[in-house]
Amino acid sequence: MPEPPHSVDPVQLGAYFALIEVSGLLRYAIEQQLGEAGDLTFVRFQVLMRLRRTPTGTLRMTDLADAIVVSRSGLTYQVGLLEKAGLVTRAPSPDDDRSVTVTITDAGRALIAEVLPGHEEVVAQQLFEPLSRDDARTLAALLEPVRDHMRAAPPRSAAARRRRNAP
Amino acid sequence: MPEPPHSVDPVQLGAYFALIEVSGLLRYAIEQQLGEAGDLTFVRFQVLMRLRRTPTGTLRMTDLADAIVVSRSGLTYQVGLLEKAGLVTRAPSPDDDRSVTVTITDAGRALIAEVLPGHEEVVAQQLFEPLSRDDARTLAALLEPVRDHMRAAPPRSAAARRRRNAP
DNA sequence: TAGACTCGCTTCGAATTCGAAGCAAGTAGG
DNA sequence: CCTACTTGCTTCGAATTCGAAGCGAGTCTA
Repeated sequence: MPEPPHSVDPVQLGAYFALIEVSGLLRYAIEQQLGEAGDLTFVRFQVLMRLRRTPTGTLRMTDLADAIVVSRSGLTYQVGLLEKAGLVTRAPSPDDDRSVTVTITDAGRALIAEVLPGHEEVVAQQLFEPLSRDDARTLAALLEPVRDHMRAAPPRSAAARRRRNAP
Repeated sequence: MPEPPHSVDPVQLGAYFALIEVSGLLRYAIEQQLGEAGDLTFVRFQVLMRLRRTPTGTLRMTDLADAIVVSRSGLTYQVGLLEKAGLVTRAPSPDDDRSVTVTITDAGRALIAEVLPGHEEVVAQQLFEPLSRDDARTLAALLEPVRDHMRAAPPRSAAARRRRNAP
């Protein structure tokens, strides 16, 4: 029987599968380390990391959800936990009464500082052990444009709503 | 204050973040397509794809769990659903009465054939649109060794148990 | 400024995920 | 053969995830 034409060739398929496997395995290893080191999940860790990167340590809920690629309701849940643990603060935005801003606390920063070395250790060993410095540069140069390309599509959290009342 | 030494340099960090973001965004896009096209999740799709690749269409539960990077109990749940839907079959292994083998059915193959074109479309557009053919080759050449390196560590499903009754 | 829409977030219920514990089968040492 | 350990899978409860629905605030247009 005639094979249907493929829009993905074997080389691409290999890259795609490897990407999925690597990210799955990496995520698993990371999750283990974070759990042992500081009772964190990867999602909560990512929330804190993202906040820590901004000048004020603050981000809106929606931007946070888009950044770490999680549903809005999922983020509400996780930020609730982080707030209860005293690692972040929630406050209404001064600009827009609809928005909620999340801010990392000193305790949050301290926790990150505590787990980060171990985290980097895992990433270095699992992901970068088989890669040279140049390989890492190449990998970044390949994946960053892909990320930007994917981000250019309507952002994740808005996609569902946008599809409903379609254009 | 003195910065602690980092085991991950900025370039590596960029590659790492891009990898996480890309895999998250890609997975989301895939999940959308599979849901619309055939009421499949990515996990169930992966199960069927893995089975389809083997000569007999059969794999043991444990091997399947390791392959798609999911917990054993999670796989039990998903295979249960697939079996109920008639897409796979479960049978005790002839070699080892402890093992359960999972086999893809004709219906399973048919479903994959039905959703695969759309799936490849998504992967082509989301992941490979910004990458040349050579880029794809490079990406595979980078990630496949990483995958093999990660797989060389004790396989995921055995990790917990192995840690309990330590080395 | 009223009406209609959009936007940001939370709440809700359902589905999925994990790890711990349990059970049955296999294996090794004495 | 018996005991102890390992292995493969499932069951269970708890945690996490999502999308749909709801609510209040903002925006645009006639």
